[in-house]
Amino acid sequence: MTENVVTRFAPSPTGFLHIGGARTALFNWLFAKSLGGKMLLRIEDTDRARSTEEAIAAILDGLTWLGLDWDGEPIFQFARAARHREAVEQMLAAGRAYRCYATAQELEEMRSLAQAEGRPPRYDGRWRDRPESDAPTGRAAAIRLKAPTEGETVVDDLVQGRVVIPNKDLDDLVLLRSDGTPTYMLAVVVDDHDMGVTHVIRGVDHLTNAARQTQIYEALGWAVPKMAHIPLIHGPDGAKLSKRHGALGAEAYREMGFLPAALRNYLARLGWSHGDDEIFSTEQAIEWFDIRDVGRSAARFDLAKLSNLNGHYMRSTPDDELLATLKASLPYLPGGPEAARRLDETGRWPALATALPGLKERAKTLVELVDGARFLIDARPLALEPAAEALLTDDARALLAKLADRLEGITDWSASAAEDAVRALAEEAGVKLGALAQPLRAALTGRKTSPGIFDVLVALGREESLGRIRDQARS
RNA sequence: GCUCCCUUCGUCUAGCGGUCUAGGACGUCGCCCUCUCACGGCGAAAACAGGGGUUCGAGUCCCCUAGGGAGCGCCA
Repeated sequence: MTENVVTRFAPSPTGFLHIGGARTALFNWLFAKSLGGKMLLRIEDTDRARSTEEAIAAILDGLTWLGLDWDGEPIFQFARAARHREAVEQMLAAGRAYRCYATAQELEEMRSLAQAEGRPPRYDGRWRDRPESDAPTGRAAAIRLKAPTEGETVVDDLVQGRVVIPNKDLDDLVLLRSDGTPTYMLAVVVDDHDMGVTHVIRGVDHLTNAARQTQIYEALGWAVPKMAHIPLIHGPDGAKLSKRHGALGAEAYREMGFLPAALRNYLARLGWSHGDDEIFSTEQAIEWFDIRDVGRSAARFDLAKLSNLNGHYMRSTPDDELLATLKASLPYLPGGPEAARRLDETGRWPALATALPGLKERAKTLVELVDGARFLIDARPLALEPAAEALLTDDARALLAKLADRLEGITDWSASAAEDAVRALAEEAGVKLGALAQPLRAALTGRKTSPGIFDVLVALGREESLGRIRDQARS
């Protein structure tokens, strides 16, 4: 296709893989796949205080669950500190960086002064041209980039277009802290370069960083990779996504019973489009994906649409496959482990398989699927929901008694045989089918709603069905 | 405050100067199907932020205003 495309997803392991990060990863992944390239993974763990092993595990787990794989082993940024320092030496030698001895207090004063004068807070370059002989003894220096003070820095962005930032608004950023550790800004540039990254795809919150990093690339004499800054995801209220909305980790979506394929589809469609196509496979997304079709405005996260999409994916998943997915997901779903245990005990897994077609049509998530299967999981005597209780009037219970007798006589326990029996009884009793079907549903499932009642009869089986009906019948 | 970005139905979006009396999807409402709930089918309400230009012609190009967002650390 083109040259060897290399993208990277570079999360900092200070928390879970949130939904915005997941989408960034997805776009990097789709972009790389669509061009036959690679997506690398880099863990930006230079913030030693906030980086944790758990976060690293959560991110890898989240990506894996979402079905987003990366090429090669993850690269840990902190481990490359020596190489980062090496790059700084190069800039120092070339006169593109300098030692700065300003204290934290001085910096603070600079900021407040700038603020008071209505200027953007930034470093004033006081050590930029001072001779090394002025260096105070016994104080370690930070190394700053000698950034251009005039002109402008241009970021030719694949999504944002040509973004021009006046250099006077960009100050001499710190490359190496006074304790000798590299800053994020430096590390990103060196790592992307060394990793052979050709396309940097990340959130727009990094747009200004792109300009700063461009200056570092130039100071190092390296080619700047192509950039694509994608818009952020907002909450339903248009504000920054918070935990209240959906800024949750990928694992939270797993716990809510969403399918990875559905989430991928939803996330891809958020900010990117291929005409009017709404539902498409990952293969299609790879085929269609073009970074130029990514919009520039932030999109709001809509759980209702995700749910709808997930429902679609559940319905179109073959039963055996969905059952396997459900089984594998049960440990993560609320009440899932308990449900699995009960199904094991009662041996009703086959019953669940039988009921699945009717169940999946009524569920938007795996959680709802489990809830719908409640009647298969619960044991006799069934607890009745109030609405179900209300359906079981004296007349209804009397009818159920007769029905039990009729059903007893059925030799081949099938949906059609059961339907014949129920319809015949309703007709003889002079009531509408619903007048009999609804009490039957209440007796069989303890609820007012369920899959088709004849299917329920079949899933439950003859013995259990008759037992449940007799439990509620009265003559 | 300064810099940059954004603005089509409630939401995600199509639209790349005329084919737009603005299309699709989710959501909402109604009808049909029907043993319930769903699914499915049919239908309805619903948007070019405002104002100036450019042009024979603007949702599409330019400017201004308003609103929203992001960034301005020896955090990442």
